[in-house]
Amino acid sequence: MTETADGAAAAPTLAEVARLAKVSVASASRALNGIKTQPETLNQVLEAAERVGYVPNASARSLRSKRTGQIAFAMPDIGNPVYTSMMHAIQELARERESRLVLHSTGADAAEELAILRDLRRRFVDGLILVPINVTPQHVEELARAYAPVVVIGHIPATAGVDTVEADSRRGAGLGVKHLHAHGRRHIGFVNGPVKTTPGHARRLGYFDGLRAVNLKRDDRLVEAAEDFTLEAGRTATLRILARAHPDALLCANDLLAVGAMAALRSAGNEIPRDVAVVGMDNSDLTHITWPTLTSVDLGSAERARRAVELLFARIDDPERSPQRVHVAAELVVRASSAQRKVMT
Amino acid sequence: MTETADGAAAAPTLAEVARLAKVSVASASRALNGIKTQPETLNQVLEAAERVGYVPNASARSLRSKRTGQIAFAMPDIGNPVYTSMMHAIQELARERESRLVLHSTGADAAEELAILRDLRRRFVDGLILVPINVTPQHVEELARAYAPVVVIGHIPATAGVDTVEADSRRGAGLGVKHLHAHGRRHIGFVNGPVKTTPGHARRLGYFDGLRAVNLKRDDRLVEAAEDFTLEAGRTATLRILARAHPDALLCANDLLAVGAMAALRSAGNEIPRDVAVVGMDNSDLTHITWPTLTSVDLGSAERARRAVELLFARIDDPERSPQRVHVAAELVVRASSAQRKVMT
DNA sequence: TTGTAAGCGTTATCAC
DNA sequence: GTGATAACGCTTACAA
Repeated sequence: MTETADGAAAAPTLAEVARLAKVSVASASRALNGIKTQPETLNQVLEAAERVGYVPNASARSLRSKRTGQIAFAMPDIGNPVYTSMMHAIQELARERESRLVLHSTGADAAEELAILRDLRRRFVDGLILVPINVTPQHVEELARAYAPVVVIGHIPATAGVDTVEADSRRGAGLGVKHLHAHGRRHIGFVNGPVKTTPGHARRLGYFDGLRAVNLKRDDRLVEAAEDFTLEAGRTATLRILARAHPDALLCANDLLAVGAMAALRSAGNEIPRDVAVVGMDNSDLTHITWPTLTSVDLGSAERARRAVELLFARIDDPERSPQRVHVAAELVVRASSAQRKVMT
Repeated sequence: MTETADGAAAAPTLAEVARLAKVSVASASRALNGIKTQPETLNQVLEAAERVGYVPNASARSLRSKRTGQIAFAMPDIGNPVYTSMMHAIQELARERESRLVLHSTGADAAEELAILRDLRRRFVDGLILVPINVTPQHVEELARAYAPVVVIGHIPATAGVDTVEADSRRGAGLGVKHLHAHGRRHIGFVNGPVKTTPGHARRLGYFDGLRAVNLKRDDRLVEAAEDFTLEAGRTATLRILARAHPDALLCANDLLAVGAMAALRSAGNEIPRDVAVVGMDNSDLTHITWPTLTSVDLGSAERARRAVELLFARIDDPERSPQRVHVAAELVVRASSAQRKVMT
């Protein structure tokens, strides 16, 4: 093993391995890639590779094979634990497939998302998992002509022609309302995120679905849209509701909003869940961290991420397969923040 | 722009651009890379590139130029918000430098960390920022011979010969103890992480420093090491303390442990901070999410990450510079979980 | 099975 | 300044 001045080993090439094993580079390549080789030469190659500590050069390999061994994950906000859990799931499956994970945080900026789609032409990844926050016609267009396979986590028109994994967040929001009603709440408010976003839109519909299902009248004073899906936005949106109405329960469009809502409720002198029950959405790790622990609608974030990875690799392996739309069910996870108020008989 | 069957545009190469601009590939390359070119040919090239939507192939470029435009970040646990905030900071600075971020979660596994160091020989990144959880002699050895520049966030022997960014967590832990003492607490317990880890070791020393500084006697019944730096481990470790002692305050070696401690304290009937005050470390986003909000020692996680990126790029630009050791100061951020108990006069 | 050789798409080194 | 041309390190036809 040759040494450079600073003690770092110089990277041996396949040619060196071949020379040491007294075979051609082609044979060396085949041997190392598990292509049928005479046991004897196989051993020689393996041994030589071992001796010099051979490791294939990623750039050279991908230039030739047109596979980078990398996939990308682009999501709106690293600070939101939902995306962290998706990232976690993706990273694990990617590792199993010997793929590296390239991370992009888009800051919920549509232009940024489009830039990433266009950047695929650099061919630095084999595919992309994208979580768009709101979808423009341009998205659809760029997706349709995307250079590498893309899987979208979220709702997107079928004309985009890409695989998608969707949560049933509309039904999920309905579950939250029904749960609160069943536990004796009759003035159920809704702290939404921006209505223009895909999840904001769907969850709003689900909230109204839920009200209808339990025969509660819609009261717009109980509904507020936060500026984004963050804690602070949830806090101020909740304060706006409290300034004009008296909810005995709040459904929040995600867990971060719910945490903000809890802070606002308490600062207004409410005890949770005695005075106001709170239900979040996403069932993220935050649910264990709040006090009381947070009831939340599980939208299967890790599951969606896993399905997305599977779809992505399937499409990488077979670009011709027809686009799939996978749905992941929503499920309510009850914790302390929505405890029973009075017994229903 | 030629179209393939499925509507995706075929990636145009530099040769095509050159042909359209009626210049050589060499000139085209120079023009696009901002190397001195006659204005006329420059325009022709730029125009041709624009017309076909030329984008350079990342693999080809890195194979030739030996720069990948990627850096890697390897940390123990995606689930810990400290690392999320580091990731966030790194991603932003990397983007400014037009570098992509490759993510590795090591699961606090030393073997995994070593594997990543060796993997650098694949040359898929220009450098690595590593957060090791505990450092073996093998780490030092592998770091010394690492193929690409590595910056370590954490403490590591100088013989490793790499740039490091260190938090002053020993002093930070001391700050926590002094704060609690100043607010009237006299039975200050310590929920540590594993003592074998670098942070676990340093924070333990800092805790004892703090006790000495305020003339409190060391009481080992008040000290417990959790199995790892997680919420659940913090909860059970705290329960062990409560089974044998009556602390009126707990310093916790990170925020996740503190959240676990709060849960344990409450399940044992304690009110926070009235009965027991709690101080965490890291000053992560969790501090805003707990109730009451969590006093925490800020160890400058984002700042450390930024410094690490700067060091990394500086070394990539000049591999010969001598290794730097950067220190980031600790600072206490007081919130509700450690409110004044009695007035000291 | 194995070796020869042709690229993959760039950038860098030359002469001109 | 520009144009041939030689790498970069690897995979993969194609021949042998």
